[in-house]
Amino acid sequence: MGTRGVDGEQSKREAILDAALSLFAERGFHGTAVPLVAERAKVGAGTVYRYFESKEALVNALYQHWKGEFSRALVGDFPEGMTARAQFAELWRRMWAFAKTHPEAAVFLELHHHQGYLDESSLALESSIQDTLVGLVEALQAQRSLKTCPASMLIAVAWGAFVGVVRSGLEGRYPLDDATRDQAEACVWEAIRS
Amino acid sequence: MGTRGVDGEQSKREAILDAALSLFAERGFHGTAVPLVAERAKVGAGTVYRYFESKEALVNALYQHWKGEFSRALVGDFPEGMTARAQFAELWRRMWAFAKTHPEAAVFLELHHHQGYLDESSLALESSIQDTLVGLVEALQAQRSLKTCPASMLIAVAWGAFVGVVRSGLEGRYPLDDATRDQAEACVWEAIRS
DNA sequence: CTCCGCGGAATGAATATTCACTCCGGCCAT
DNA sequence: ATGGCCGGAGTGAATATTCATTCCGCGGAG
Repeated sequence: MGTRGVDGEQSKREAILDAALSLFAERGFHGTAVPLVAERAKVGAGTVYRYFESKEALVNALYQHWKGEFSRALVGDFPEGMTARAQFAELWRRMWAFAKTHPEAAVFLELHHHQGYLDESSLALESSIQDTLVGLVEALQAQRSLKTCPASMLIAVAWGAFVGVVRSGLEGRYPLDDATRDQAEACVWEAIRS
Repeated sequence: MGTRGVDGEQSKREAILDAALSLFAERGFHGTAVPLVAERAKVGAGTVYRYFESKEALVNALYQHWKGEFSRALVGDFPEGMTARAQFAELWRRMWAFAKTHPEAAVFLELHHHQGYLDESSLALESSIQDTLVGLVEALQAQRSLKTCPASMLIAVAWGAFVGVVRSGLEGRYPLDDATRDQAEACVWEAIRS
């Protein structure tokens, strides 16, 4: 198995994933033709099928890759012994940093309805992230730092607000800078604090 | 020009819009074949094109219809002289009622990325609703009832949280009942109040 | 009152296009 | 040389759109 050109071994697979990310983010799964993905990735249409069994397998690989990245960026190596306030600030900063660094991934993951083509293991990944967050929130509720609503409702409020703020920013209504980030964070903390 | 059968004059047009709403909500625009819309509407495939120039014209008519309905439900005939707190409560109740009454419309309007096929007048409608809300928010900010963030950011926070709460509810994490509605409303008010 | 034939809405099979996916000849690293 | 990765034209299915035909209610002639 030779490495062709200057690229690393898996460069085509990654080129395909990159191309698919930007096209799926922009036009959605059904709105994107496989040959277009191949063209943007600068590979032949057939090559896509060397790396992915089908278009559906491709979108699931993409989804799992970026959900995993996001999950790691969010809760990986999370510092211990902080106040609830500081924990939320840290989570918010991480979410924001992820959206700034990977805006296409953020759009792909959060601004599209994936129901209908996600497979079991994509859904399981989604669930496991949700469970992690519920655990985090319930711990903070136990110490009376957060409102005593259902944990998944607090998550929905905070996460929904985050997505809303980022979406409006991407639509150009305000800059997605640190000032906006901190203002929004302050608002959302008020929403969930006890 | 006779009315055929028991239906009113525009019943086919409405049947097509209804069918398209439920299919687009469920599967998205690109994921829905026109003949499927026709089948669900119980009309011939060609009939769709008697009422709409193209699939794109259909989705724009649908979008404008329901954005208009939503806008009217939200700010139409809005009572005057209420406190900021009461105004927000009223808006929230109206949003909630709309989502409960027309869940498919809510999913279609808010849970799908429409960029790419919306025409100028759909986008203009969207803008005008945003402007109305900005006016409302700025009035409340002028009386120091809301935080002094950019109005569009407060809207994004509240609206995003609303969408998040409804989405999680539709996914079955909690019931979309009045208790949930009021808990979420209380959270989001804290996010935006001064 | 009855019946015929007209107008146009409705139809759905046909068409032209697009798409997901396949396959085989060539080409590069070895 | 040569063996396996690639490319991209090819393939059959699906999709948006069209159009020749059907169908129906009405209005006028008898």
